[in-house]
Amino acid sequence: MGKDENRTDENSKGEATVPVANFIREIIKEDMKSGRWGGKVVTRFPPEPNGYLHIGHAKAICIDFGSAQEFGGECHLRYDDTNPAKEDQEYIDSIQRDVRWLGFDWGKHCYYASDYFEKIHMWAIELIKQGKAYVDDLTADEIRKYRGTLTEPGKDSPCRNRSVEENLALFEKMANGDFEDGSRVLRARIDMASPNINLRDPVMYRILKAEHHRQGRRWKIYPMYDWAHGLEDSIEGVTHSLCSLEFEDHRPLYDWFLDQLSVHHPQQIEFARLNLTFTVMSKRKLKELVDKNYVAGWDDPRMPTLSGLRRRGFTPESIRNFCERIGVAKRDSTVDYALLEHCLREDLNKKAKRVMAVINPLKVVIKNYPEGMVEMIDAINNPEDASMGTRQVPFSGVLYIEKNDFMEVPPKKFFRLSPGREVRLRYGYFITCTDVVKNDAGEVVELRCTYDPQTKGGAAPDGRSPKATIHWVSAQHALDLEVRQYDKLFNSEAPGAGTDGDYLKDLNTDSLKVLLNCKGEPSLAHVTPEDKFQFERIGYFCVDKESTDEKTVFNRTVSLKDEWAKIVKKSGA
RNA sequence: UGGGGUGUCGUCCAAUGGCAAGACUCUGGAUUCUGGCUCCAGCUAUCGAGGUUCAAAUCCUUGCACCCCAGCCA
Repeated sequence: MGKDENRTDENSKGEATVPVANFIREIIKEDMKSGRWGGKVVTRFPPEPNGYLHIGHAKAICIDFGSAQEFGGECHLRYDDTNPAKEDQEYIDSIQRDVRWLGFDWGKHCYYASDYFEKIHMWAIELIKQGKAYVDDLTADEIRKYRGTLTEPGKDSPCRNRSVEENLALFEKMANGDFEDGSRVLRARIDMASPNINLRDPVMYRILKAEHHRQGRRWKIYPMYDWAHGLEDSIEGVTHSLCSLEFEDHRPLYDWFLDQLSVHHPQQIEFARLNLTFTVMSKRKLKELVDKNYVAGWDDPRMPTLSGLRRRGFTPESIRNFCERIGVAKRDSTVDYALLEHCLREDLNKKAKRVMAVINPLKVVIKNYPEGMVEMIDAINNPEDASMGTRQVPFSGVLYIEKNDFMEVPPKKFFRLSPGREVRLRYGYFITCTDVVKNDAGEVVELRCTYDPQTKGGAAPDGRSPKATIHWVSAQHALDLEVRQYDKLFNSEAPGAGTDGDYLKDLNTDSLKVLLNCKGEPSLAHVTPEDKFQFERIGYFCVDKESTDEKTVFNRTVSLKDEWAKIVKKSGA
């Protein structure tokens, strides 16, 4: 497969992409060559089930699962459920659904950190016996004070030199639930003067008499991340423990615990997490958007959550391709949202069935079209993919066209319909606008046109060709649709950057426009949620789960690129 | 003023002492029954200052900027 070749780039459109070089691939490649792990690659994706996965997690998932896949290894899905206070079954389910939807398979390797609690507990006792862990009676507040600061060393706790026997006895009582929540902790005995604060006797266990979603009330103490994570990796035989940059400082601790216990010792490798323009990525902020009803839930189509993107109409392929293209490195960066949109359009262009729908209808009466006549016209389902075939669309003397495809006083470069001008109706006839009907308010409410019967199918015998082709829907056959036009959730490239951190001030109050009177061609009759279409000349749309029998609801996934909009913007503003 | 990281086009990201790639964005053009797609062309980059070398993004010295760390969160 040539996958061990050091190829750079080469992202030819559409086809499978060749991996971009990155430092993690390099490391694994080297390890494979040297036989460091016996030719095996084992990675893991270790989410804490305390929230929904978002596009940032998608990057991690692609790296974790992708690395294993690429080198013929395995990737474990492991719930890092060491804090029952925050975790919930709902999140476990959503995480599985999202990882699977993204296109990854953990096979039989779905694990829970909580399944290792027994083992981890034994190891803690071993560490105590080695004199490398102790029970501390200090309060949380005192521990903080004793820890020192970034520039000053910490102080030893008075409990630091307890005997092994006493520590063992106390720890057993902790585990038995004999002490109150928060009254004692087990700490590693490392170095209170370390310049790395993580090494100043980190807490290994805290007392927490909470109900665990899998363990019930069995445990009264729960291990901390730093203590548990390396052991979880070790138990599973992980070779490359990939995580984000903020854990770089924790690596010495990761290594220390595993070294003390002389167990299998994976290599922790850190990479930069994903930032995207025009969005926020922290769980806290996303939760706030949900809780304060700025959006309609975790799967609101404006959310960067995987469930939100799915509902918005993103394809897993487009997200995977995006994750490959952004690369993997160690520097903080913010990827242009336009790249995500590009990957989306690229994928949808290949796959989405074309269909005609009018989002802001304007009635058109074709005066010389025979009364009551209906013709069926062939239309191509996808010009990018002939195998998707054709369909028939009804044509009649009363149609809807898009309001903005007509201008009474056309500016320069406006090629669409205006009084006296001829345009082509997609797959249909050429029509010429003869009259404009207005209401009392002076608004255009109807157009009278004539058609040229010679131009059926879109070609004229005399070879003339209008500058514009517009889409349409036959009025008597039209389906009523609701269209939800979603836009960016934030106005600012970096929400909160210019508002003293108050990202809510950068919310785009126009991020959702609901259009209730849209018209669609009859082929849109039987659709199911997540079905994706291109509404010709407008954009990509997908069926929302809130569709009813009476009315199908479409979410605008992303608009088509729009040259005309650019021209307007340039001359207008 | 502790420790750990990172600085390459506007934005991502390559280069492993040997001609600074590619993608996205943007600009111009060709084509087109979608102002879509496609195609062609163009734009702009090695944080600064010294040094080593025939040759430096890469090595050395030094400075600067930015990110992370003082949870009984992960």
